[in-house]
Amino acid sequence: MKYYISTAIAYASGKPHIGNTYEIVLADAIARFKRQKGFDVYFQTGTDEHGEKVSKKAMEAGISPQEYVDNVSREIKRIWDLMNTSYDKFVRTTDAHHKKVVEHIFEYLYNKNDIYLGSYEGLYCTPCESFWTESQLVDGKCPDCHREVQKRSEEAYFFRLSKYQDQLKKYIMDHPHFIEPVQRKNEMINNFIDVGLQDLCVSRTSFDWGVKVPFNDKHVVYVWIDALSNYITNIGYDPLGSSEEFTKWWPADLHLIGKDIVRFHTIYWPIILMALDLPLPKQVFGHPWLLMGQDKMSKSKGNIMYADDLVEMFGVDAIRYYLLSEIPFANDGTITYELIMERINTDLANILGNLVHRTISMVKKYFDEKELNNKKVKEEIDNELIEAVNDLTKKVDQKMDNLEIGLAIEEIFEVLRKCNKYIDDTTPWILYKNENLERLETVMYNLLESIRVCAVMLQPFLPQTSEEILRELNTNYKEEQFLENNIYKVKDSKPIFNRIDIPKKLEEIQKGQDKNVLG
RNA sequence: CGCGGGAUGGAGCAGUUUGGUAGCUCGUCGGGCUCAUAACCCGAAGGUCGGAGGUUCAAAUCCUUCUCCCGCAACCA
Repeated sequence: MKYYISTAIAYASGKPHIGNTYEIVLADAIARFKRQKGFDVYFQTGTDEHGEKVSKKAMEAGISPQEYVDNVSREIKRIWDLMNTSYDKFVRTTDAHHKKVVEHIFEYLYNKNDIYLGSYEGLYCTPCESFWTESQLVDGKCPDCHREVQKRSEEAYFFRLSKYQDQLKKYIMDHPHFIEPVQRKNEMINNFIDVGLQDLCVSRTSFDWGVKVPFNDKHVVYVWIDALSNYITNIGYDPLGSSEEFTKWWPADLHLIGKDIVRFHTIYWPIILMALDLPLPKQVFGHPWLLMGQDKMSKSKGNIMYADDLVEMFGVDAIRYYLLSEIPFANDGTITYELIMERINTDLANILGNLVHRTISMVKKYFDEKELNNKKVKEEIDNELIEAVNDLTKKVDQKMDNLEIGLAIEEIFEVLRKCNKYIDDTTPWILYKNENLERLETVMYNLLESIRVCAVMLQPFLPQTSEEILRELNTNYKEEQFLENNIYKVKDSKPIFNRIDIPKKLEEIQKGQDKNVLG
């Protein structure tokens, strides 16, 4: 079974903040999970590098657009790698092959008469060199410089969205899970499809950083066809003849995107695919946003967090954990330094890290280097733990099927909590004092084996931590069930996550930020 | 009346579809334990579920209305 998952390609106009980075981590967790389940996974991400904003930024920086996007793309890739994400391919819209296929697609749609030459009419602000829509105006004036705008028209190519409108609506209605979460679907149908789609402007003459329209080099292909088609150009699609690879992977199983670009992925993109006679992706999930306290992160508000800073402060898996576990499925989530540290302390240091450490320490202390077997001196209380461990796969699978990653992780931590309770209930130190060694060995075995299963289950979410725990347990078994006949010979244990002194750390962060502002 | 989502103990959230003693995690307070990272386990306090009105034997949950917050409102990636 194949599984094709993609993130949106990140716009290469600047460094992505933690909110942008959230998406690649989500996708990575899903991709790793699917691989663990035995799927043949293809996970694609990358950068969208054309457009006016990029060429302006490059000009400001005094370098060529290509140089500019090379730098930004490298930086984005560095951050994706820092987050330990397991993408199979990092694509760029400036790749020669991508550009060539975009030309083919544009020409194919033009020859099919789905694209035609018309004129774009809009409200233009001459000093700002930009078009605005009626609704973007502030008091009828340019929202940037507050000057008068003029009606102006510009030659442009248009794509006949309206032609496919009914076909698209039918598809969306017939496939209830095509657009998730469901609120997003309602927005699209009520706001766009039912009011009637306008034809889409798919070329520009006002800038030239992009793919040239092959039969009219006054025009560059505008973002829609250029960026969205990355999902097929990079797996071997070509209207003039696709590769075998393409038929293997397409249609995508999941496009994971931000909720702000749902429209592009559930209206424009499906219609482009219909025009190309290609099947539609199975699902488009518009994930929520991370809010910094109550506010949207933005440069102008100065409330941006960057993934690389956070990883340096807290470690990759701590940040992955926060993003994956704490952000709700459908609604926007909150991120603050305090909340991150609270999660690290209570979940990672106390419940997980301390459990592993106290368990292994006891084994070392009570049995030293001896090989540990399951003596099977069972008591009623053991069954509860073992059942919880054995039910875990099923529960996690259920949550993951709905992409409820946070709830899946919660299930694992529920079992880790049970392990902590099991220690209190069985009081190994008393068994040791009473020289009840057979029972003690059984208890310790149950704990080690339960921790092993949890560590295996954590792999998609906290890959590094998972590996570290398995190394401490000194085991290679990857079964997701409680094994009765495993053997343990544990190594030394070091705490995996250290508790953070929150007030102290907050002060440090504050100092660092002040320094940055001054510097 | 543009469309949609949200408002639940100090914080972050679940519960609303299929009305019936308000739940989870954190924090706070008290107790227990000592293997462990002031950790782990148990218990308690704390909410008239944004406001008002209605339906009902019974509403966080259904209806009406109001207030506040957020996303979208089409070419901005």
